[in-house]
Amino acid sequence: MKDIVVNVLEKVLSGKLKKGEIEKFLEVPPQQEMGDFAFPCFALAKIEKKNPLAIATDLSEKIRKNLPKEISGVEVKSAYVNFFIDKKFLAEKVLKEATKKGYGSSKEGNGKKIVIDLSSPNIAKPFGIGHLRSTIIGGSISNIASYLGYKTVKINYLGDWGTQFGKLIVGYNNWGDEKKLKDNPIAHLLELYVRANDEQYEQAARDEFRKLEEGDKKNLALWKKFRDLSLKDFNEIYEFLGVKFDVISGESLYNDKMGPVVNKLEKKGLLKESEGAMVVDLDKEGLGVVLIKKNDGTSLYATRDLTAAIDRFEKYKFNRMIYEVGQEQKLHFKQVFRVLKLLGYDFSDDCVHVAHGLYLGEDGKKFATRKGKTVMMKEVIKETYEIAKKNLLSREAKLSDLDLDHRAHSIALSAIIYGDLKNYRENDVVFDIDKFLEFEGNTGPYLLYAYARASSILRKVKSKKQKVEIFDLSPQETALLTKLQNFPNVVKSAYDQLAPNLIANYSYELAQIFNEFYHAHPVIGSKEEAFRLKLIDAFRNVLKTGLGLLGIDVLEEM
RNA sequence: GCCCGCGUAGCUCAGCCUGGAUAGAGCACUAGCCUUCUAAGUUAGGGGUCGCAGGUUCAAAUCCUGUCGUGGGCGCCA
Repeated sequence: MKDIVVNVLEKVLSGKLKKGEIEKFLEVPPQQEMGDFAFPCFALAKIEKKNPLAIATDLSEKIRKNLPKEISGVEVKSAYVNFFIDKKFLAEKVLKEATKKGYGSSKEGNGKKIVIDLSSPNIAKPFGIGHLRSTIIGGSISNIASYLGYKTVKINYLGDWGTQFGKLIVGYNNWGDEKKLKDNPIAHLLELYVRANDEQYEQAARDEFRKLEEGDKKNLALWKKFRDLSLKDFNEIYEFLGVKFDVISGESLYNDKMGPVVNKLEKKGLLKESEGAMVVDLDKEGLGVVLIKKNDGTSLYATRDLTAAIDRFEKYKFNRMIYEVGQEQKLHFKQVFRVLKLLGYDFSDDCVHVAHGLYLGEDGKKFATRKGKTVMMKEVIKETYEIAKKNLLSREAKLSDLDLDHRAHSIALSAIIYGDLKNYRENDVVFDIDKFLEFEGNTGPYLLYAYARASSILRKVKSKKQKVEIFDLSPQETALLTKLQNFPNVVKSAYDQLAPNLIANYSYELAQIFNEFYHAHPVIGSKEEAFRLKLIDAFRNVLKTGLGLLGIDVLEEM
């Protein structure tokens, strides 16, 4: 579509601008009345030292003489040449392409592998809102990459090692309660952690962690117990979200594999002693100091991440590795990537930290688990599900329990996933539970509803085989076609920018346009029935695909 | 103190990468639309000096500099 316009312009400009430049300048006008494409003449005016309006007028006249059949007209408006694509041509093209399965997919990633580190909650702590973001965003990025042909490996890298386990063990040894642990493991573990997270237990905690790292049987058994209980709890959330991982790993995996890495750092002369600890000094590069070993010899976060990165590269030979982790860890990843590079691992150039912003409390500040201040994701999910169920029942639908559960689940899921993904991932968001419970307006359920209504029309059609005839298009029909046409570009941008919100925003706009169409035109029984049915079919296909890339399942009825 | 974000309508956010035509949504508020394909919908309306000040440009919410406000990070947490 765009190339038709570019070609005409290239011909008419006779070498004044290169093809790539023309393509770069060409834009989509803000209003439908301004056509489908617009070429601004300011840049050309500068080169030619002429009045831009005169250039636009001159250009448009030349174009009219060379008008291809796919373009129905050109107009000049304030130094822009506006192109109008022939509506019939547009309709035929879009209906043909957008109804296909796999519309917008590509082969650009064929033969390439991407490792994605996502979710990665900490054991013995509640699954927080931050991990939810990582799970949702990482999952969506993985979907998008797969759609473009990349092979993806999703790794859930659990925070299952570190000094916090020393604290937990101290807490358990002092105040552990088996009954509480059985009834509500996460809550009790959190309680123990918060209680032991006090200066007076600092040394005891570090001792217990050192024992754990040295392989103390009793501590190891406790650690395993905490890990199993937590994982069981997390799995309920993953099941609800419909997220599956290719690998469930964790920092503990590298407990006995860090030696070689530390040795290599030493051999390269990167390691130095500082205040009793071993560090890599990146201060000169403005990246501060990376702690490799504490003064008691135990490992740290960075040590384990370095080891894990090397291990993953050897195992997967990835073309790219994405860490979907909160933005507060920006410095940490910069440090890790830099140290890898210094060690001679060039794959560090293919590692990227896809940061997400923080969810802030009502006070505008970060939630801190350390102070026991957190949002329990499980509760939020549960509540959203219950509200969805209540709403369904109030609409006097006679549903079987199975159907009710299925619909409530999809609706709640869409509210939660879309509620997160509609925001640009790197910006902070104020957490408000009501946002997830809101089903009207710019929300997931709005999208599902538009889809369900479209499906409903198709379901009610009796005779389906009519020849598609295209009459004059209404503004709503044109808008829908134009929007559908743009889907492949959106998918591509979403991947290039690793920004699923582009697909979320697009889906919302698409649903809005559909709703306008729905209200403006009767479908069944109209003389345009065949065309409109096909248009609805295309809409359903695109919306379903887009939502699928976000991780949302559609409902045929709701 | 140093480093990195953010500041757009009463509230919550898009738009900024890649500068262009009257700055968009949702919520809330006001007034309409269900004897026709699902009203979780739709139509219309009020509401903005895009934090502030400079700069670059034919053109700045968008790029650059400064400044104020705010959040995050900065050696023995992850």
